Amino acid sequence: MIVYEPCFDLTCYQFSVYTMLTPIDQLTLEKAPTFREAAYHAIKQAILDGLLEPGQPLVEERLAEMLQISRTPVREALAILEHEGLIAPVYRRGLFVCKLTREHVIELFTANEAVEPFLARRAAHYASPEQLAAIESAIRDGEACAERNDIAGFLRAGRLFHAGVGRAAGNLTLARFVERNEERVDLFLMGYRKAVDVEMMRTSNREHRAIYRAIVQRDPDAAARLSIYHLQSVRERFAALVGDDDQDTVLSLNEQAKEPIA
Amino acid sequence: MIVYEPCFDLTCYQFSVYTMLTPIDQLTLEKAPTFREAAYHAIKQAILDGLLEPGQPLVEERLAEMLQISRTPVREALAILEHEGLIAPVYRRGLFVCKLTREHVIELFTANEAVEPFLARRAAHYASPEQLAAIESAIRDGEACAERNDIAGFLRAGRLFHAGVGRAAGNLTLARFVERNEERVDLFLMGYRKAVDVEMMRTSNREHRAIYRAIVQRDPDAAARLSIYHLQSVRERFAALVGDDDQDTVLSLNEQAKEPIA
DNA sequence: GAAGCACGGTTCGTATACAATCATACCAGG
DNA sequence: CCTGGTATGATTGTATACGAACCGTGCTTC
Repeated sequence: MIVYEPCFDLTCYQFSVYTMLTPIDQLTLEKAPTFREAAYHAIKQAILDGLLEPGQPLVEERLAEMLQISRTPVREALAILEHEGLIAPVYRRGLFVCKLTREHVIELFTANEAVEPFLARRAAHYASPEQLAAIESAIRDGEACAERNDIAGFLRAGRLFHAGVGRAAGNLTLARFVERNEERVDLFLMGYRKAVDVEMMRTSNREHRAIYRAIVQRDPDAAARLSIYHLQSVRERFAALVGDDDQDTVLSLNEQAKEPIA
Repeated sequence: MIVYEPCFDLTCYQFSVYTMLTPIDQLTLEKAPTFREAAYHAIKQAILDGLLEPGQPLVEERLAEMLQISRTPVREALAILEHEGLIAPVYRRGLFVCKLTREHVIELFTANEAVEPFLARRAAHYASPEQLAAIESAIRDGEACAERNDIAGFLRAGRLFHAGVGRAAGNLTLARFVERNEERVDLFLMGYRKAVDVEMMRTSNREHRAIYRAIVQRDPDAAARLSIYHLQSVRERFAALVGDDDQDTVLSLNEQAKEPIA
């Protein structure tokens, strides 16, 4: 039995959106109170929490009745999740939670390595007190989850940490890119959640905290350096988890470490 | 009670799609022949070709009757375009083509600057002959469009060029990220298409060709360097086009109300 | 003349209905 | 027992229907 509480509080939305038609990046906080949005978040969360496992089929009508809505908004939510690469369609046969391969994850790592040090550096420049608080809150959350061996919670906190750094860097385009990549990596990692031990999570949390300290101390170089270190460390843990046969690290992180132009 | 028979034996199916539910990135070539896909591409193209201008409302029923289909697949296509940041919703009032601001474009530039040199470098390493041919074809297309002053075609060729380099770099995640950013930049630039002159396009094409030459000559350093130079050059042209003064383009919805659809 | 209000038309958000297609089970034949 | 065909149920892809919200217009009222 899947728990899926259809309890969406759709009442508390205010719109101040009329004045300018900004792209979606800027509207994420005040989304429209549609069933589509609710379904999108509910299904995504179910996937990332491991309730829906890779390879599992997503039957529209089941999802609809779980969420107590009709198929129409569910389909629209699924279309977006498909576009994000969390679920994959097979024509006339349905949608399935993506089974990412090791190669996909390595590609995602590479993508993040191209971006995250840059974001960490900028976060050290620009982070506001509220953003710092959000980042630290995510770290604490991750630490708590690690201690009670809550893998899904730990991964979620990690996403929040990286999202916090990204938002603090002041480039929503890049931040959201990293967030989506993290989601897909975590989708993969959830398949290995039985093999994750507490020490792995603790190590990751320590690295997060180190990055956070550098950001708090307004030390961009240290933040970028620690971010690179963290990414290398993540790769090593990934190899230990998945097996490192033919683990070709094609890219040199050093190339990426340089600060992109502006 | 959720049934969800997850255990459909994936191994016994001969369809390659079944065996591995890869993310959408890898399936772009064999997309499902749905009306949704058709609508998605048609509407996107209409936006990027300037048929639907920024700020213009997108009435679902009009689009549906234009495409000779019902509203359902149109809505799903629009949901994706919204997620990509090309169109923006106003709750209960409809969707509008995004009016990006100068700041948005600068953010997109920054994002691309973090990624494109990396892709150019990798393309110089890994590009296959077919990929090289695709890149050169895009360049030639862009040159032809420039000479006949076809701005939309020129921008489209530019997107194809950058997409070609991205694909050749062998990281679809990053490549698609850049492609989507380019689309949004071009959406903005189409608003200034009257101010684009042939010389600007020629310059851009020359820079594209320089990057291409470096890739062909398998010179990663030169490719990355020329990519950085190109991005700086694009920024300068952008400043010349848009103006350095801070003309904030906040618009009210009333100003938005142009003629619906095209 | 300006402000407020009612009303109708338009469009969205959602639900439901229908048809095409796929999977599975069953049956017949070898 | 195995193979192949067919029927039936399930699920998708698409179309249509319907209620609710919003905008504009015209009237009323001050």
